[in-house]
Amino acid sequence: MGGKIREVLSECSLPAALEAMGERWSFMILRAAFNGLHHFEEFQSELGIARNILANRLARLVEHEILTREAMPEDRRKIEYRLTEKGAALLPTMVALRQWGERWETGCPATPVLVDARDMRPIGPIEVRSWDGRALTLHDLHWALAEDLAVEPEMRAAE
Amino acid sequence: MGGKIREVLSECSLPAALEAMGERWSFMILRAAFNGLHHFEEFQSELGIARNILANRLARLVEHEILTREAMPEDRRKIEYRLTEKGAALLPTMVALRQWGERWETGCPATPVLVDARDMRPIGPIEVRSWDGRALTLHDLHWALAEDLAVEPEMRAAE
DNA sequence: TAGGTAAGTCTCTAGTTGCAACTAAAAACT
DNA sequence: AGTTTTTAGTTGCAACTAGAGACTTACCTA
Repeated sequence: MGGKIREVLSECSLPAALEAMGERWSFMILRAAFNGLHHFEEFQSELGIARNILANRLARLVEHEILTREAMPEDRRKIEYRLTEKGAALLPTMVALRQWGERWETGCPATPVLVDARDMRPIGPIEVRSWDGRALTLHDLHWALAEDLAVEPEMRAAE
Repeated sequence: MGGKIREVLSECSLPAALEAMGERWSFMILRAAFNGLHHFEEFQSELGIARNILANRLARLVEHEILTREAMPEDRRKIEYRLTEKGAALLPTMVALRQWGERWETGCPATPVLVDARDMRPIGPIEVRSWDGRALTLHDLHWALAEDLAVEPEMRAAE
């Protein structure tokens, strides 16, 4: 069984995700975008990244449809970079990585804090959960081949 | 306010997390470790990574206490790499990234599938949630400075 | 039209990646 | 005991990538 698992490891979607987001500055640029930065010079002065690398990474993120690139109508020198739906979908990943850094590297809550706008209270920890919302640890989990699944997930979800 | 946010962006723990996990192969090695690989040659043949890079990355992960490195007692050539608690804590991040890749890059569920061992059903999507478990989207969120928080979170949590 | 600004591009240096061949040490065979 | 195999690396070298900073191009403002 362990052998079978090993044979199919390379079919995982992780390499595909890393193709888009695996470069050194990609997550930092993405976080800046989440924080409301939209222009080249903003990213550059905020992150302190070399201009050529920034240009290259922005182009790459646009190519992967994580950001859109659009010239502003009132000043056509200005290019606005905006998160797409696909880019916004990286929020849980980014928050998970940030929370891990807080807990295990810096040891203290990062600024700015991400809060629920409704009550201005900090969000909870990102966790792996079962289909019905129970939090799961590594010990509760199994790596299964498609043919070993208990049921078709969509059928049960519709119950 | 947006200006103030910008000034403190660099204090985020994301750079610290990326220091440990930002290298090209780090997540792939980590995923292999989550899948039960423990030895140099296993990582090498599974991932197809160059030997010098693998040696360097493993050393780096050990240095950051994400993996432990220990010679096996019955065959002291064999070095066993194992996830630490800190390493295991990267599971939500890795799963989030993988799920994103499934949804937005490959378009199909990856093999092997991560399931709840209790019922062998696939885990749910990784989401950002409020302190009391409501799922939040980007529109429900705010980036707040520490001084803008509604209450001390521990005090409310104890209610 | 002069001057400034936004978003790059170019150049050159320094560091990183990857392949292949080599080494070191422990175990296994003969 | 000596040779071979296995495991986990290291070394040397070519190709690629990152980084600092000057330069360019298009556009806006006075």
